[in-house]
Amino acid sequence: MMSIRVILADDHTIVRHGLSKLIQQQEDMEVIAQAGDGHSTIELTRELAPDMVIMDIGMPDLNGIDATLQITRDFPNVKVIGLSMHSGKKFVIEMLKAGASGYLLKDCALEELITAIKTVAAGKTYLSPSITDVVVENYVRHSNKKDRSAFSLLSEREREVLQLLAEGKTTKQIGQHLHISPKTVEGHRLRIMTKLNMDNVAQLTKYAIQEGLTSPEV
Amino acid sequence: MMSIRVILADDHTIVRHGLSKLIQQQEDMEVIAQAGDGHSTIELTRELAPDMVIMDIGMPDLNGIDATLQITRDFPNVKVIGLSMHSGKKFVIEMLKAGASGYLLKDCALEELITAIKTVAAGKTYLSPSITDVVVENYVRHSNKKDRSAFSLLSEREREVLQLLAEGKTTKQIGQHLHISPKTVEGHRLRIMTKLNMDNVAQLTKYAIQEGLTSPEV
DNA sequence: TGGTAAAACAGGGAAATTCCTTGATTGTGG
DNA sequence: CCACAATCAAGGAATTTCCCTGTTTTACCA
Repeated sequence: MMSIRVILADDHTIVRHGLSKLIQQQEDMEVIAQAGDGHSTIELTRELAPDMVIMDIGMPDLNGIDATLQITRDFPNVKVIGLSMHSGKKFVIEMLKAGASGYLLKDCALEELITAIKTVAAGKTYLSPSITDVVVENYVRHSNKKDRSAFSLLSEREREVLQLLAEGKTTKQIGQHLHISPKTVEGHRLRIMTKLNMDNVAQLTKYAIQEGLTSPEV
Repeated sequence: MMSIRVILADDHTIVRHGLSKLIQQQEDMEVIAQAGDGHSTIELTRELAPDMVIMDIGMPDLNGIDATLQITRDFPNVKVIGLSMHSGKKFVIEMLKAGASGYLLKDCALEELITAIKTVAAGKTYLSPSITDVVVENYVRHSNKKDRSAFSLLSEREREVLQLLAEGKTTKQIGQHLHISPKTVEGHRLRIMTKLNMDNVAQLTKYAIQEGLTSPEV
């Protein structure tokens, strides 16, 4: 039997190493690469065509949800399992909407990770038991309220710009980073502020923290 | 040679399992227990008298800093290594003040953890290279008195201005609010940024959140 | 399938803000 | 008494924001 080829994405090196060791122990699984941010995860996925990506949500540069969005769109054969310390409904829902086939909390047991990988590899969906009810609840009252979440209100590019802004980058730096004109970045920022009804970076930063696009650590 | 007996404390089960596997692989180290919060870490330490505790900072119930404080006070023979995703100076300093013999970032390499354990077991102190400079800098400026917290680094007025900035107010609004010239507010902001070695509002906002001067709620 | 909307891109130019320097005043500690 | 930090503030250069306009592409839908 072919072993399941996995890419690990988490911004904490030692967490990656630990998970890698756990997975490597299974004889039918194999960690073929590790990444510490969203963009390199996508790059590695393109190069290596893994069977699965284990994706942390909180990552610098490009968050796990948008990275998942791109991967599931560009490489439909690659499965993604979300791994996060947040049990927040928002993150679960958005991760699944982005195309993830599973969602685990970091405080789950070891066996759960293995089960999740096997389940997802078999083409099914795996959710941590502790969050299943959240998803069900959400399904029941299917988005009838107006959604203030960044993932319904903002476009992918806008979220990317917002995240970089909240990481303390200037308009110019963001432009260089994304290979677009600073003027375009300005346009994005303006649009973001209009949509969110905010008018300064402090508010945007707090919003980005609330939405999990960045962390309060400087 | 006796193997080093270690207790692992981290609120994420799967992270603990991973670290455990990594450490277990060393023939001269042994994970004798794991804990998911501060109180049980202390309890286990009392019962098992380990050589060392690897302590996460962010834990429910009782945080890693206060747990370290109690352990190093009640069991002076037990060494503690702080393990955190925060590179925030505040946490490093507080952890060391609490009596920790080492501090690692979660995004460090695997070898670093092993090196740290060996170093600390040998009675020395280990710090992640990436945070050493922070500590040194802190040491230079009166190590056992002053820290990098907003309450020792900034003046009262500066904290006031910082808070208002982080609440999304403009320089002009702050001036009106405090009955001083906007130019003076500018001066304060500049001074704050210099002191904190930051150069944009996003960073300031995050810092203010960390210091409890404002909350992430917009 | 043509029409509308949204997203992404980017330039021009006036207005506003930031950055830096300088300096007065006051209180505090060695 | 002197040095130093804190608070206040202005001038002017440099930079950024804000608003408007416009092109291109994609997406949707009637």
